[in-house]
Amino acid sequence: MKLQQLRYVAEVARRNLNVSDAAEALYTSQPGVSKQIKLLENELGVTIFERSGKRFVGITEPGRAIIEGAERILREAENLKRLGKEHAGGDSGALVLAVTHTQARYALPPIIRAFVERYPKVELALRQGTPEQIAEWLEEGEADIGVSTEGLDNHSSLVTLPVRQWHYCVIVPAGHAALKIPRLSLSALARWPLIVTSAAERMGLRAAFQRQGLEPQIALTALDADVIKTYVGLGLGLGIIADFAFDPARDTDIHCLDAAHLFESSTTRLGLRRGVFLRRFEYDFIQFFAPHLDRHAVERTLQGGGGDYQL
Amino acid sequence: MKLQQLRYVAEVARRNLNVSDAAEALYTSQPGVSKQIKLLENELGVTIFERSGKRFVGITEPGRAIIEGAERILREAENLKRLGKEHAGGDSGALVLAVTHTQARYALPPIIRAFVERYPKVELALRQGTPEQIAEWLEEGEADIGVSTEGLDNHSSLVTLPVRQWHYCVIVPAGHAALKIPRLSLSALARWPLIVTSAAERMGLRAAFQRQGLEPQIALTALDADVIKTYVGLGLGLGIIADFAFDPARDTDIHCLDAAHLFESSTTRLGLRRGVFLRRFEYDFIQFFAPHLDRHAVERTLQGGGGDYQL
DNA sequence: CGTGATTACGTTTATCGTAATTATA
DNA sequence: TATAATTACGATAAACGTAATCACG
Repeated sequence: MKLQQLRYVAEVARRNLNVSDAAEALYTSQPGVSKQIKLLENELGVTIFERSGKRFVGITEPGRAIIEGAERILREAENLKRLGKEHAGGDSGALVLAVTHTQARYALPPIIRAFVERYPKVELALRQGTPEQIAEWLEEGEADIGVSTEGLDNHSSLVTLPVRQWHYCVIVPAGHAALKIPRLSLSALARWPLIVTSAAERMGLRAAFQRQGLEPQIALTALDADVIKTYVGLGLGLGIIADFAFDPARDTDIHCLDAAHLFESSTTRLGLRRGVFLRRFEYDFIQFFAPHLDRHAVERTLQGGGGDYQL
Repeated sequence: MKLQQLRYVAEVARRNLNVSDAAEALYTSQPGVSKQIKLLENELGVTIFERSGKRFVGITEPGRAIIEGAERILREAENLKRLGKEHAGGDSGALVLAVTHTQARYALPPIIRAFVERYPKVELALRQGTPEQIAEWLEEGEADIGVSTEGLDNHSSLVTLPVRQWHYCVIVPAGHAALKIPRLSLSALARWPLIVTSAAERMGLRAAFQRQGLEPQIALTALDADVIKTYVGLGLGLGIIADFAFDPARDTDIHCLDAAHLFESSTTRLGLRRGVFLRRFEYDFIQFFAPHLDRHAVERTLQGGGGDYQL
């Protein structure tokens, strides 16, 4: 049994049983992959892939278990390599962050500024995507640390760590009637067209209205807070965004009203691949972002069976 | 990185940093091991072993982590091989049981009779040893399943499963005065010389006396129940053995008195290496032994983080 | 017939073992 | 000086890539 063979098997399984694709992805020849897989099957005495003639059409039941094991082994091997880099490379290396728009635009800049100052030799890459994409990138090892408010919890191969709680707030154009209301209520909000993110809808914003028998007028569903602010500025309606996405210094044409009493609070979370080895600068990045997440807290969660760390 | 290299590193670490010994154990040459380790260190960019000139004198801090990872990988690889055999070999294979004397002599015979009838092609090996040896054999992969009443719990790499509870009983030669006592007490027992196992002493037998301010007269400390029964038959004293070690059909010269009310009950436990892949016949063996331990219960414990299954 | 896996075969690379060398206790 | 790791080197074997072949849709 060779690590190479396990790599081949795992890659073929990942590429929908297409040996040619797998070979290309692994920068090697198709016959090589084919042969090594056969050798492994021979050694283990088990056919891993169901074949119809010469074509791969499925995974046998023992094959499934073998692929799982192979992936565990490969992850561990990956960890060893990282471990090497950690001790050899010192303060240089690469860090790929997978984050949502709002995090990248509002929450992360000060963190990243501090990080690049501390670790100038680390190549920092920011990958922006939906929570689903972020989870996928983490699972595939294409990103090291994910940041998102939702969508990371339903993946058993990931662990999540709470960074901080935040609330929604309502942004209002200057001179709008809503500014005269002393304490905002849902029924008042329902009177005006609203501009929200699709994420906010998923997070139960619409449900909050409906619990009081109200139906909000959603004028526009945007993907990010910047778009929302733009349209609020144009007078299309009231915006609902995360409180930390309002910048009093820059957003002078609009006002921000507290809405903590109207909607449930949300928690920004970090996502990591379970059991992964983290380099020192990764632990430090996490602690820059969430000071309560020291190395020990993160390690405990990474190793821990199921339960995620609670805020 | 090659599996072979990881094997070499792990073996050298296990053999007190002696490359020559490791090479011999791996049936290969010393220079080969030496070279592969150096290659791995080169690839990872980390020195794993501290050297004084040409001699290995210690393990570096990153080396420790690498060896740990290597061992995890090797265990997983071992699992894949077993997985292959399971599906290829069908009902044949090998099963190494590591057990204490009392288990081998009294608890296991009916189980093993049933097992060999069901799996005649499985090569069954019985290794008898102390609880400490059993734990060690399991950890090293030299035995598949361990059975013991004590000594398996303090090993983090093992999981244990409860098989059944049992009590101590007192065996008495025919015509002995103790037979006339209606209900045995510790103070009565303290009047006669006792013959016990060293295991029973560890399990708190002596402590039970001392809690009542009594000091038992230990005439003889034996290693197994057969020896105890022999000397009880010779009239050297009363014996204290596990209840299931008394065989009314065979042990006609001695009597057995219930002592469940005098000493704490004990629990026979199975020991397994954490996370190991078990073959079908191993699951079946376990269930022959402890019907409540079906495949699911065992799997849950094997994967489970820390907690052992409770009876 | 085109896509895609296997077989055949020559090249290259890496592994292994013996022997010689060097360093330590 | 004995023990133990490294270096050198030749023999062996494994992996790789190209080209040809074969099977399925």
